[in-house]
Amino acid sequence: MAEVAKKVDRRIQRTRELLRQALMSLIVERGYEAITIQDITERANVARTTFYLHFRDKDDLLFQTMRDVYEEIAARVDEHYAHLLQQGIPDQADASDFQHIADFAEFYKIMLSERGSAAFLVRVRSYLAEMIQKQVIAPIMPPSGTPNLPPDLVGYLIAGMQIAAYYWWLQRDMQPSAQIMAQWVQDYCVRGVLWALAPQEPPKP
Amino acid sequence: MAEVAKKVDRRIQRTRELLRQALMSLIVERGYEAITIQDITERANVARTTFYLHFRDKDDLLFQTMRDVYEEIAARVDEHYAHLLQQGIPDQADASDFQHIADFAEFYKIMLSERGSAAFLVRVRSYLAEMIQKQVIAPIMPPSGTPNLPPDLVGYLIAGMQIAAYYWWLQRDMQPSAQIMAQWVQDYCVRGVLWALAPQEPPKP
DNA sequence: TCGTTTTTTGAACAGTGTGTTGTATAATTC
DNA sequence: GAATTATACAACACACTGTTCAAAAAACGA
Repeated sequence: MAEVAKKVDRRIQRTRELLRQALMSLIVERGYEAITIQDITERANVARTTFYLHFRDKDDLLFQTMRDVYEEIAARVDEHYAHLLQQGIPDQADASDFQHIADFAEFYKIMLSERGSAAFLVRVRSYLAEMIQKQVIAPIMPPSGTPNLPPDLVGYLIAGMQIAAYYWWLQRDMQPSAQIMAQWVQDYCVRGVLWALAPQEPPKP
Repeated sequence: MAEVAKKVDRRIQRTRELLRQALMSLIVERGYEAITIQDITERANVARTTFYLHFRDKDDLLFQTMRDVYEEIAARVDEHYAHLLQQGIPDQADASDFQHIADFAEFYKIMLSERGSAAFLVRVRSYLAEMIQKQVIAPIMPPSGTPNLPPDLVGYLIAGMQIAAYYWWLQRDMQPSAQIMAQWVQDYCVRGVLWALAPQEPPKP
């Protein structure tokens, strides 16, 4: 698998990387919607025609970049959760998501704000919802009985909550620490999610 | 108050209303970002120059329109909550927000999706968070002691959850009913929010 | 290293939307 | 009905898009 992917032309790698970096830096400076393809190619020192040889439009560049980033994150998270599943709900909350937000704080501060992109916001939330459902909800689902709420709805509720928390945190210049934020949000979530996934009580006679 | 506002030229009212309606119908058809000012003025049968006499840009038109809508909603909600505060948390959840979403389902189905507007999403969430904090959280705050979580963070968490719920609901063509959705979300919320707002336990000796 | 393949460049193009300027026309108000 | 005010229409310079093409440059593989 890793051997087949060796055949990417250096120029292609270089061009795409330059465009990615240009996009990132411009997002921080001007906000996503305000950026033009001209801006990006100028900043990257690449002919505008070249852009269209690699990406369909601005969104395409953004989403291809994000896909790479999130594939790497997903791998890490998978591994992280692998040895957490045995102990049920850990007492120490997993702060790797808040840590990731902190690592790209300038980027997310824009992209999760009014100056970001609706498509980005909605996609990240859907992605998060799916991850949460697979890695958090599914493992703690009771083996039988109908839950009070549809599990995929719960995934969306938590994802919406998470993203709101990221926004709130970034607006306050990341106070308090990622660890505390993660603990706060998890504590709040768990007290809802356990009930939500518990089997329905039979109707009163 | 209501008498002073009587002096608005009919032509102005008519033009603005036409532009508002044009925007709304075009959002449903093409998504927000895809719309141009030309599109709007064409649909409204108004000269393009006239648009700039009333609004700065597309966002300005959207937000002025939304402001009017939400002012009306806020008035209704204020009144609704006025006679709910005595009984603490009602056993019947307030579904007026889901009902409002249903009334403008076509509009929100676009505007809360990838084809909507980031500024709209973030503003609506902030607006919701503020409303929730004032009308839901503040009344049930214990009179003394520090809560486990900052109340404004809790407002954002719930607002993010609400909007995620609207999105989930609209994607599923509003199944189940608004009443059930409201009950689900409230039940999920309350089991977190009560803990979040309870006074902190003193540290272990 | 050399010849081949592939990518990048730069110029040019038509097309579309923007935001602003005038002046003329139409509607509304008092 | 006269004065005021909003709208219409045409025109403008400007910016960005998405595409084509031939020439130049870079990377590849043997």
